Amino acid sequence: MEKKNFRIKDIAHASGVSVGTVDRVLHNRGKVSAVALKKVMEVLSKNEYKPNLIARLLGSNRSYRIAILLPDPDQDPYWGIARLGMFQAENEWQHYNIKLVTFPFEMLHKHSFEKAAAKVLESRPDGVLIAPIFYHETLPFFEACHQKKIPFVLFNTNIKESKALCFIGQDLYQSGRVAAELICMGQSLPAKFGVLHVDEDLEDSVHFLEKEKGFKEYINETFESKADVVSLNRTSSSDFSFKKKLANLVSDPHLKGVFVSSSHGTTTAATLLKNHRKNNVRLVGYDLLKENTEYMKDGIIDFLIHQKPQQQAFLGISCLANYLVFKKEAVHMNLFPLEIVTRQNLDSYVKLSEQKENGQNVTYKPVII
Amino acid sequence: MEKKNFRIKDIAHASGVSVGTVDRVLHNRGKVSAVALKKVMEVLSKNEYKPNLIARLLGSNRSYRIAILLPDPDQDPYWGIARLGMFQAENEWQHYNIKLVTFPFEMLHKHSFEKAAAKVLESRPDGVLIAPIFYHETLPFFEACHQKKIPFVLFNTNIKESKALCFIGQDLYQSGRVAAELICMGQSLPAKFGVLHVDEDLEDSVHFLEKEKGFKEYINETFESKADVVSLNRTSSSDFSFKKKLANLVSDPHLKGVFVSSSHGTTTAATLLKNHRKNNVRLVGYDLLKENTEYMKDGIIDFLIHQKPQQQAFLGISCLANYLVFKKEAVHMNLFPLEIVTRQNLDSYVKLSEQKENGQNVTYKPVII
DNA sequence: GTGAAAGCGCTAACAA
DNA sequence: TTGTTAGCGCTTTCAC
Repeated sequence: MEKKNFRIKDIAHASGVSVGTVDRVLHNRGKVSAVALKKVMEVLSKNEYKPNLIARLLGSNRSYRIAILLPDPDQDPYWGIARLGMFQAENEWQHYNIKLVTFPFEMLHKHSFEKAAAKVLESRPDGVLIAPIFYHETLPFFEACHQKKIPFVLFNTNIKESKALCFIGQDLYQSGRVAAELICMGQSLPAKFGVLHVDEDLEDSVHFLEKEKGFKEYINETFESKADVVSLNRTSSSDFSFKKKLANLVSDPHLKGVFVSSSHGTTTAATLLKNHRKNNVRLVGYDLLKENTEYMKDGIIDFLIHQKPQQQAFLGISCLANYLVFKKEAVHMNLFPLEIVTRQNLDSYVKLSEQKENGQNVTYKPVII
Repeated sequence: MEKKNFRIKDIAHASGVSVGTVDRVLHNRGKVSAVALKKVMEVLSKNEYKPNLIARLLGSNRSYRIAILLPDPDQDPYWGIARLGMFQAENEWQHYNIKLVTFPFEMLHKHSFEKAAAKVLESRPDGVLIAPIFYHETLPFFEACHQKKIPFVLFNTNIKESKALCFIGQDLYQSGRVAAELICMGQSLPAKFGVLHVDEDLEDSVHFLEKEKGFKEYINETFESKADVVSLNRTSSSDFSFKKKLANLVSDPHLKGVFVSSSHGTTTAATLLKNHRKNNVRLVGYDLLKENTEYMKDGIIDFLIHQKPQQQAFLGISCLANYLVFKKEAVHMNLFPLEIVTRQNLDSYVKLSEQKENGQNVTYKPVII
């Protein structure tokens, strides 16, 4: 019953060649005569051979370096959380000799990105995790990676023509629709809604505009274009015209809800709106930043869409690691579900992440949920 | 820089003993003289030793059998989905020599459970995954496991005094509160709500009653006990008194929402209510069964709380496997987040699970999200 | 009690 | 182009 696994040695024996030759065939490392090849292939076609990856790993005693090309985590808590996930992944993969090297760049400066990207190439990594937030500046980097045969995983922003190993993120358009659905539920005309972008570089980032598009389209479908949707964009914390427009929006008696397009923006908006809350004005934003969960408990924020930066980053590293260590191709589009957090399920999310932070749930062999 | 890892061989060398002795110390397999012990301990305290788990695995060429003691998947789709997750886990862990042996029992028959449990013990497994839905009948089984030092993981129903390796499930009380929150959102008095239990053995299962409790308490808090909540319990598909009560409930003009406490019950309820839907009556149920997602798209079901049976089962196996293979203790309470599925985020969930089913996302080394 | 040595299955260097 | 062999780090058996 407990059929012993079919090993390389068995293949060699069955086909009358040596393990060396079998190995060469299995990995087409060349230097195999046609006749030997044929014999081995024949045996291979008759018996199912599953390589023992554990042994493979131990035998080829090599290690891998993954370069991390993401925005500086000090400039935005979102990236800080993502970084947590990466290091967690590094920890999980430590026995497989995976090492991370980080190359942070400044979120709003293309030049800083280009410098970091150049350094990444210079370091000749075995793989790259990258958030390609600057479209034009990223293309030559991808080109270089292809030439050097360095696999890379896209994070957060998808660039389809990049031919990346995979993309990890969410459907942003749909994310906006979810926000709209939550804001509209049980509401009726006349209605006005606001979309807030806080300190984003909208020029360069389709990210936030995609969300807005989904948001608006859902609202128009639901209220047959009879609801008013205004979009406000704060360019800096001293943006005076924004303040005026926001005050204007908040004072509108028909205002039913406000949607903020980023996680840190959600915190800012909640702070600004704290004193203006009216009963039926809903605030929908992103992510379980500490401040956001507190504002939710205080009743300021009604819904948070969870982007799971930590888990996304974890998966990003894992995709690369699986590819490098096990030659395992990843799913090309890895879209995370759009998880909805409310006051009543908030705890079930927060407690979970606390467990993770305590390292209690750190497995030697990580697990997909 | 690339400091080579500190190996058993190094410890042996540094402390002037053989690798055999070091191994005996590390695993206290006894038969070590005080003086040898001291020397090794000294070296160990000065250098951090991280065993190479990969090598360990290859060296000790052993395999593990995990017994699965869950309800027959043919009797309830929930358990069918759970089974999927288990086999997925088995696949992921195949290189670590983990084998699953299933012992299904009938959901409504204690005796069937007892027979299956006896068979499990007889098979002398290395670990057990169990859904202890019959409280009294399970206790002696736990006792036996302790005596035989067989670790077990609780699934779905928690029994605190069992001293299990871990419990995997959700906070049921809070689950009911989430359902109530969703049903109440934007609603106003006068209001009536229904709780439906379909074909459950309420006698034996705190499971469904916990959900109902959370549901009722939230509603009473929200409407200051001025809303009416009725609980209906169908005992069989031919339960006539249930049909009458349900017709009664549905015809009530103040009915604002109905909550169903199980996944298959949600399907049944949706079928029954299909023709009775009124605009502001919300239907909240459980899980992404095919039928449920279709009823959601059709507008019959408004919210589904995702219990993630597949992922829970996957994690259950992984907890055991990690414990057996890596001696890694699990988090004792592994409560899954209470995920809310709506029409707008449904696709982001369904697409994901399709990827998984296609096996595209099957990693050699599974990953926690 | 202890150490030496033979695996585990695969890789990779080297000699033929 | 091939076969042989010495690892990878740990476990486990078996003499001493």
